Order: sequence, then C-alpha cells, then structure tokens
Amino acid sequence: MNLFADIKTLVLSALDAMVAEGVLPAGLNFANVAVEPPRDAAHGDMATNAAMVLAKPAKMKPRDIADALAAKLTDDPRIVTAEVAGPGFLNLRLDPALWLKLLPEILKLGADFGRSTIGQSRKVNVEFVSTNPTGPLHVGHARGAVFGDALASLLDFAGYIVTREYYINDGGAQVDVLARSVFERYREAMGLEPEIVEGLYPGDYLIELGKAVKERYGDSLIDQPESVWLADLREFSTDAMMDLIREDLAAIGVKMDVFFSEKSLYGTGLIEAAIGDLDSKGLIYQGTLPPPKGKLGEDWEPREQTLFRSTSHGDDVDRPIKKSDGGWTYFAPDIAYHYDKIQRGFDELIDVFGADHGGYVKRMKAAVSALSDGKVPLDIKLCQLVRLFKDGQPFKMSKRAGNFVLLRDVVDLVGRDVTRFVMLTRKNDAPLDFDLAKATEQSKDNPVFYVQYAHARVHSVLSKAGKPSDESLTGADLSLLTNPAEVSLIRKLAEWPRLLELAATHHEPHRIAFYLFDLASEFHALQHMGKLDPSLRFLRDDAPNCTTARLAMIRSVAVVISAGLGILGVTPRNEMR
RNA sequence: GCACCCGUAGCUCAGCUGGAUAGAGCGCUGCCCUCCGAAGGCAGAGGUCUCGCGUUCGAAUCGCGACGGGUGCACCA
Repeated sequence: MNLFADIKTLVLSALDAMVAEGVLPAGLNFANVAVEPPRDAAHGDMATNAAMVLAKPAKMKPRDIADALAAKLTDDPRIVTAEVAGPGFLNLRLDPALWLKLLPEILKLGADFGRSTIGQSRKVNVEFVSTNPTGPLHVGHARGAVFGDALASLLDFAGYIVTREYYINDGGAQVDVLARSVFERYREAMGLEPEIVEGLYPGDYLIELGKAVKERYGDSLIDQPESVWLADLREFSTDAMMDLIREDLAAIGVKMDVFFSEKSLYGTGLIEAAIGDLDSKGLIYQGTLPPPKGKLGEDWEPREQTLFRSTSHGDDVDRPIKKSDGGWTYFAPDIAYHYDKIQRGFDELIDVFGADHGGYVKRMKAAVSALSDGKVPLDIKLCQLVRLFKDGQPFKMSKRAGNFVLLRDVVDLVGRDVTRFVMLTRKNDAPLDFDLAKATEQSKDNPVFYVQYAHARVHSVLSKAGKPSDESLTGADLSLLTNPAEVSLIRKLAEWPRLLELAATHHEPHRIAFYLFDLASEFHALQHMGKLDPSLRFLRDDAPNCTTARLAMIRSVAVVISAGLGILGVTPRNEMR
C-alpha cells in the first residue's frame, strides 16, 4: 500500500479524463507528473506538479490546468481540498481517514509493509567484496560488504530476484605471491628464518598457515624448488584465505549466494567464448595504443596488442586483452565473468567496487554493453574510503595485517549492528569518517543509538501496556489520533513505501538510514510532548480507546523501524540498558 | 595532460525523475524531568548551496567553463 502511488494514479486518471473531455489536448506525456510530500506541512498532504509540467506542451496557463484538475480531483471522496498555490502547484488535502487506514495495514503486514513489486521479479546480480584471497578483510572491504549486502536486501524488498555474488580473484599473480609468502612461514614453522622480502605479504595471519603446511607436508617441501610446491601451496593457501574471508563476512552478517572463482574460468573455453563473442561483433583487433598524455611515459614504447574496441561502447581508449607473451590480461577473465553472468540470464548487473577502481568503470560497462547488445544494464557503485577515528584521533591498529585495520577488529570493538549502520549513514561515493568511540556512544550524536532507542522506547511503552497483540490493536478507533504531531508521524510512516522505491531505483540504501533517523526523531518529539501535556501521553488511564489508538500508532513506528533496520541488516533492539 | 567522484551553516553531512521560505547532527545561546526510558525534547543565532555563463515558468539539482579536493590512468590484478 503506497498512498502516494494511489493518489498519483488518481491524478493520472483525472488527466486522462480531461483529455477525453477536450480540456487538455491529446498526446501529452505524463511521465514527469509527480505526486510528492510537500516540503512544508502547511501546504497540505501531497502536492502535484502536473499543471506546471503540462502547461507548455498543452499550450495553456498552469493555473487553468490546475483549476480544472482541482475540480476533477475533488470529485473523488479521498480528496478533501485541492488548492492551487505558488507557480501552479496543486496542494491536496486528503481525507484524514485515508492516513489512518495505514496503521491497520502496517500492523497486518508487519515487516512486509512497504514491500514493492517495482522489481517485477527481474533477476539482478549484485557482485561485491570480490577481494583477492590473500588475507583477511579490512575496513574498506567492510564498507563494500555492508553496502552490497544492504543494496541486495533493498532490491529483494523492492521485488527483484537477487543473487549476492563474490568473484574470487584467484587467477592472477597475487596468489603466487601468497603461496611464496606462506612458504616462508612454512620455513619459519620448520625452525628456519623466514625471508619476507619486499613484495611478499608480511601479515601475521600467515604464520598459522605456515604451521598448517608443516602439519600437512612435514619436511617434504623444505628443500624443494618453487616449481614443486607452488601450485599446491597456492591452492592450499587460497582455500584457507577464503575460509578466513567467509568467517569475516559472517562476522558482519553477509551471506553470499555464489562464490565465483576466476581460476575456474581458465581451461573451460569461457574466456575464448566471451572474446569470440566480441570478435564476432568486430570489436577485437590487433593494434597499437597511443601513449598516455601528460604523464610522461618514461619506458613507454609502441606495442602491437590484441585490443577490445571499448571506445565503441563509451570508453576513452581501447583496452588490451592479451599480454605480449600471449597470455590474457586481467581484463579478459573479467570480461568472461560478466559474459557468464549475462549467460546465466540476469536482467541487471551491479558491481560494487572500491573507489580506487574508478578507472575501471567505463571499460567494464563497455564490455557488458557489447556482450549484451546493450540489453543488460550494469551499474557500478564505487565505495569511498573509510577513515577510522577514536575520540577524534586517527585510529590505526595494524598488528596483524600490515597497514590495515581489519574488519574483525572493528566488529569486535563496536559490534556488527553498529558497524553496519554507520557504514550506511553515508552515501557510497562519499568518504566516511568512522569514529569508533562515537559509534558506541549513547546520544543523539550517534544515529545508530538514536534509532534503536526509539524502537526500544516503543517496546517499553508496549510492555507497560501489557504487550497487546497487533491483532487487538487493529481494531483501535484511530479517529482519536488528531494531534498534528500524531498526524505528522503517521504521514511519515506513509512515506516509507515511496522512500523504499526511490532508494531501490537509485541503488542507494543510505536513504533508509536517514529516513529511520527522521522517523525516530518524530517519535521522540511526540513522546516528549506527553511530558508537557499529559493528555498526549501514549498511555492514558482515563481514555482507554485513545490509548489503544496510540499504541497502534507507535507499534507501527516500531514495525517500520524494524523493517528498515532489517534491510540494513541491523537487528532492532528492545532495550538499550 | 585525460577520465571518474566530490565541493551545501564554524565542523560532519542529507537534500527525491528540476519545484514553494535549502534541512539534520555536532558546536554555540537560552529553556524543559513529582509524570510512558531526560541516553530525550523545545527555541534561537548561523547560508552568495565554490565561482561564472547557459537551459527553464522555476536550478543546490541539468549543460558548458573555471577554481579547489580525492581517486585512477598501457603487456599488475
């Protein structure tokens, strides 16, 4: 139930009627007609821009259209008044009962209130995290993980069929480096001095792995050349690292549907098939790239390579897909991987990358555009850096893993829910300052707490009232909810389905976090009013019917907070103590 | 040099497919607890939405150009 959508439908049908009656010319495009909550509550319940949008194409004055539309709309019992205002806005005041009917709806649907069908069961693949399996996840990865997971939940809620996917970069040179690093730790476990030379992974987390290698292979590898052990250790190590990564993901509440191995692409003909597909479209050729401008290419020399004509799909330069030794570049398996996703029948693809991969966006979009003939949209969301602070001071905790703070460290320090919520209180493409002290602080300065606190307060009031069931609350006489602050709160609840659809279409889960903060704010204000004016208290011994109505209202607040937090992957709390 | 992201209150940031008087938190000033959780609430001060030009009935939002900050720029992923 989306009131805004309902009223928009009403407006559109009124416009159709006006066309049929000759008031408006035929052939108008109503796509830009919107029905929105007004910025100022004094303007009414909803506003539509229809008259202004249509004035020019209809060659009429906005006011004339607005007047005619207003007359039409007030014929509907749901519209109490329709007033023309400002440059041509039509401010609508709705039958108050319409808002009130929302509450039993929320109580009945529970966490499903706001669920949408705009996704039309389209299959969408959300690829995120996708790190090299060479170590534990750090905070930067955590942001991508939380963002991707929340986005996936959001899309699911909006009616998409979602697959959460992790692309394991286990086919490149870094996993060889990992194997060599582990070999040194193996030597260490054997009582020898490890040589962690420049370029190897220095992290302590490999020490255990070295011991595990000793357990498994004894001293059989110790004097052997790399050619003997590299492949084995590579597999052994990447498997172990993926176990580690899976544990990290679990710690932050992320569960992938698919782990897709880059290595598995080799030898199956998939890369050849993907490149062949591009070749058949005339997008593969032998050529020489121009030198990059400005950045003086010290060691640059002209080189003929196999290139993908990505410029024909929006890229700036064509991209090499083969190295001069004949092997594939890293780009080729990536193309094949996305080719595979398309083959698997996804209608939409989303990749979540770190901001440092920004330069990679155009070529990847070009590849997907070419492979799918422009039919499968690829959206690439870049997550900016996370800067950690503690009490305002930059926070560095790098005992275990070189220069990075681990995801584990943060989760251990502030908890999964707090980590997730904080990561989502910023737009993905804005840098995030994460103060670990503030995140656990119990004050309004901390949005996590503030939202959870509202939920806990509702729970507290309901407990005092003897925990009435949602069924018993649906029968409340809601016409008793007449205070402007109450009406405003209910209106806020009515925005939830609309907000959700906007967040889903924009791929922006952070909007949910901000909405929940606003909702909590309205709730806190209302609860406080009860302190100033006892007649506004939720629980009134002298007016049981009013109490029931207010309980229905605040229970609805809790339901929506709970649903919103659920999408963000945060567990609502019933008490803060 | 090129590409992408960003530029909104003293600070950190929201701002919907372009809409009405640009919002929140922190900080600052002043209020509000015998009373459902004051871990809260209310009010005030604080703005040339970096700048310029353009599109439009209307621009923080769209386009172009500056300026400032971040990221990335051939056979590494």
